[in-house]
Amino acid sequence: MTDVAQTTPQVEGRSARKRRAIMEAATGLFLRNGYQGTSMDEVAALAAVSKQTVYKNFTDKEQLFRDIILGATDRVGEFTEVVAQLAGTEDLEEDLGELARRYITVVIQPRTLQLRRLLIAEAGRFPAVARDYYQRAPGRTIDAFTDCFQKLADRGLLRIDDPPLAASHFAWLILSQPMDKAMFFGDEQQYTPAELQHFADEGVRVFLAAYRT
Amino acid sequence: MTDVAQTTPQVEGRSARKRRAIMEAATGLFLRNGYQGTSMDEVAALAAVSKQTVYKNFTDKEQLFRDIILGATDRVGEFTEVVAQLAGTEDLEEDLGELARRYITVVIQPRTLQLRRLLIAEAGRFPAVARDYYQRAPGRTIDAFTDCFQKLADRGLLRIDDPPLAASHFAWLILSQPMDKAMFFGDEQQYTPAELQHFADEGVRVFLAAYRT
DNA sequence: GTTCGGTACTGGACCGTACAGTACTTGTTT
DNA sequence: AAACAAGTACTGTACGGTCCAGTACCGAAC
Repeated sequence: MTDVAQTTPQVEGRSARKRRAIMEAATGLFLRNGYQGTSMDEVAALAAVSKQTVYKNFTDKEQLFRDIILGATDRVGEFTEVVAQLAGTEDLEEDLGELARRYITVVIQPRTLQLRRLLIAEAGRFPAVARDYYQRAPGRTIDAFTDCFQKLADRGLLRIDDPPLAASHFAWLILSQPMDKAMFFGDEQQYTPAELQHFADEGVRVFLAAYRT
Repeated sequence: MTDVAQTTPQVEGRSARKRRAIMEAATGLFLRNGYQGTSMDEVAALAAVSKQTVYKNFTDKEQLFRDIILGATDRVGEFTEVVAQLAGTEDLEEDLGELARRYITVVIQPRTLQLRRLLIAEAGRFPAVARDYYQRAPGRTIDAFTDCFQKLADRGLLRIDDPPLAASHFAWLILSQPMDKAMFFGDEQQYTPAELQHFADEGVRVFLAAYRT
């Protein structure tokens, strides 16, 4: 139990522990209540920390917000790696379907949806943060699709004139209905896995009908 | 000039005039700065009206917000009528393309985008308003597509298993990239008419590749 | 067309509350 | 001992909503 190299070090100094508690508390509050709807007193209370400690770690509310948002895009890379692997597929239809199912599963998670709503809501107040978030999360995913489809086109498996647009088409063929609704309705999980799979499958079907050679 | 029946009566009482000024001012402010970002003092000032007058016309800030949002979906019917007409088309590809170009033109307008962002932002605070808005605007449009495609399928021009999903596919094939970006970036009009047409045309191409008989 | 009364509107003071951020004093950890 | 954190009181400000004293508007009566 005295390992040194841990991804999440258990030997975490008091300060670091407090800092993490603050970030976790603030993340939850921001996601649920938005920027203006979250007070620093709430953050301190939920983190079980004094307000001073909050301000010792983060100069002000804006910086806390920025740090949290840009820290919330960590796991995007996991998905884009999976996308990249698709370029070498031996069974396009099958693997594209598998990818689509993964995609919608990730994107439809309450966390992801809340983040998206939060950024859209605050795009006016924090244009730079919204832009950065877009580039790191949805944008990066679209870019991964773009690269992948370009390679599949080079292999002769797809016929694509405008790769970025094809990537957007793929993404939105899958997300279309659930994402649109999720933006306006709460995050009560309103879709069963079977429904999500249906969205994924139909999206892939349409995509291949238009883009397969 | 003494006509009685006018759609917009030029003889508009003082009260009605003030009320309209308040709604216009508040609309602009809410769209630009959001609900929390707009103060009643600002509304009164921009409307060139006293705060009392605001509160005489609207019981409180929430009701003002609700009235504005639900009043902003007036012109949706104009578009859905156009959609309905498509059901009797003699040249599907041409008319669908025309419809798609109209669709993206309307949806990409700054007003529409701001409204969408505002509702998404406030979905947590005003779930009922967000739901109503969705049903009146994007939802109603999708429904119009659904009905139309169903009829086209009955005529043997399309092959559709899941009409509502096909409607979502159509909508998002067209909007995909510009809408996604518009949600996160400001409303600096970032697309030329030519680009919008490209989105419309490509969306229609993909749609027909997958759904035409 | 002048007078009159009711209603709407103005302008600004005002109340209570909430919140970002600071100051300071008293523990607590290492 | 020295840095860190708790707790809490405090400052300044912004905002929603109300109140009130006075003014402009408008339609009816004369």
